[in-house]
Amino acid sequence: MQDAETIAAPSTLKIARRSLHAQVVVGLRDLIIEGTLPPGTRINEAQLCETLGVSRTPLREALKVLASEGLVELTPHRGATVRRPTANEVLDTLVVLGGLEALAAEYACRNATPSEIAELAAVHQRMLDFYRAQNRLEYFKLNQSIHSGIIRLAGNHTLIALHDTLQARIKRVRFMGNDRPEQWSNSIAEHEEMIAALQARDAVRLGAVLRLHMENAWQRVRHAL
Amino acid sequence: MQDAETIAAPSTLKIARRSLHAQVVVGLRDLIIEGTLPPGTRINEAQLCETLGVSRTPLREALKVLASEGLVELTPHRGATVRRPTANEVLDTLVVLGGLEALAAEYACRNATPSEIAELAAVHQRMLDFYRAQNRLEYFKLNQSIHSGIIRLAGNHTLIALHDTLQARIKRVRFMGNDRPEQWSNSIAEHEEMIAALQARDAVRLGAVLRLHMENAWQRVRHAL
DNA sequence: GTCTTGCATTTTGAATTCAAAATTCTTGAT
DNA sequence: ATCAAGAATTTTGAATTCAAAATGCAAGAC
Repeated sequence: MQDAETIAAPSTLKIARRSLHAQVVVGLRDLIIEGTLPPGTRINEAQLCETLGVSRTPLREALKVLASEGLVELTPHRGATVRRPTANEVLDTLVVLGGLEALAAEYACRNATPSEIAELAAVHQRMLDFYRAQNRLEYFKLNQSIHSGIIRLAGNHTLIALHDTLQARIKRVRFMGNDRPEQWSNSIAEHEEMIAALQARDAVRLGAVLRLHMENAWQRVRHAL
Repeated sequence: MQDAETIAAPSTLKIARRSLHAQVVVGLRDLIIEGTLPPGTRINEAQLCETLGVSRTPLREALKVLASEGLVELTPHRGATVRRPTANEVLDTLVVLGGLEALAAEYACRNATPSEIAELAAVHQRMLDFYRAQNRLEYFKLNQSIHSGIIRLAGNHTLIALHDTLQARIKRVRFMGNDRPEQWSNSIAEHEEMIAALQARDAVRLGAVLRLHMENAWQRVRHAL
């Protein structure tokens, strides 16, 4: 859906085409996911309108959408706050993410082209570079993009959208929890296994690794909740 | 989330507590899912405001939310229409639903109490009654509620919410496609197997049946697209 | 008769306005 | 000095208003 818009062109023209509320959804979502607006932040409409340069109408529309995505909490007559997922929600979300990725594994192993697989392997190598360089942010980004990549290889748009939404909800928690470099090495080993399984087109093995990876992800982040 | 609100009381009082836009989301969602507003219907804001008795502001907020749920399509400067899922989207959605239910199977077999399982078996029996009575609507409702029930037994709220959203998107298509009674009998056999697997707490078997059931569901509905 | 062009009407998008609820601040009593 | 009650202010919820875009219609050209 958004591919054509986001990939193409200097974006300024494209952005002008979008409705204001859609722009606000995108912008505000980023502010939340990236942590500029950390969990628990109270959202003052007038104030945020000022900084975003829009009136309250499109902002409020955007808040409702983000609430339905689980990024914002709306309390009647009391306004919006940036949602802080409970430990249980994080666990539940990780379980579902694992399930979705295991599902994707089957289709990815069946449908992916050799070049697509090679591409993902290349991303994995770049991730290793950042790991060795102790660049936590870039390491994390590529880590996520490998998971998104496996999902994408399945070629199921519903799956892609769902995965994106869930990943967004707990992206920050995962990043914050992933603070001890010794944790990374376990994660790296699992990623090695993933790529190997994908190259062997072994869906069962890939699925198992992905589910295991999510269980371990829980162990890695739970201390931060 | 909505349990406390929807289950309790004559609702009038509770509804008054909700914000207008939330009411409209619920009401409009039902109109779409139940088919009162069939796919492709152009939504005239002023007109719908009239029938719902609200101003355009809450209605437009609701439309944005329903768009993010995939039930409504928003075209800039051209308004909203009730979304008609493409054949591919229906297939993709069924695949994901199957994956989610198979995931739920594991947890349901592990965590469900005997009485919960018995309850689901009872629903299955009631479904059979409606099958024998050729009551398509009630048969269909109980059929769906068995799937929702398995999801619920997993005790994962994220999973429940996701499943609900996806089920809502294609509920109408599935109902329309399920028009030949001879199709029902296959579906019934699969449901028998599900209940048996659940009673045996055989997660592997239950997962397999659920995935198979979704593949067959696709065969049953594809002709209607 | 059909197609095009321009105007009128309708419809959507977004800002503003108004009302109600919540919060904050002040004042006064103990 | 602390707390409670109530007024003032802020903030949210929803209707209304205004502007811009799209649609429909009519007149005229071919």
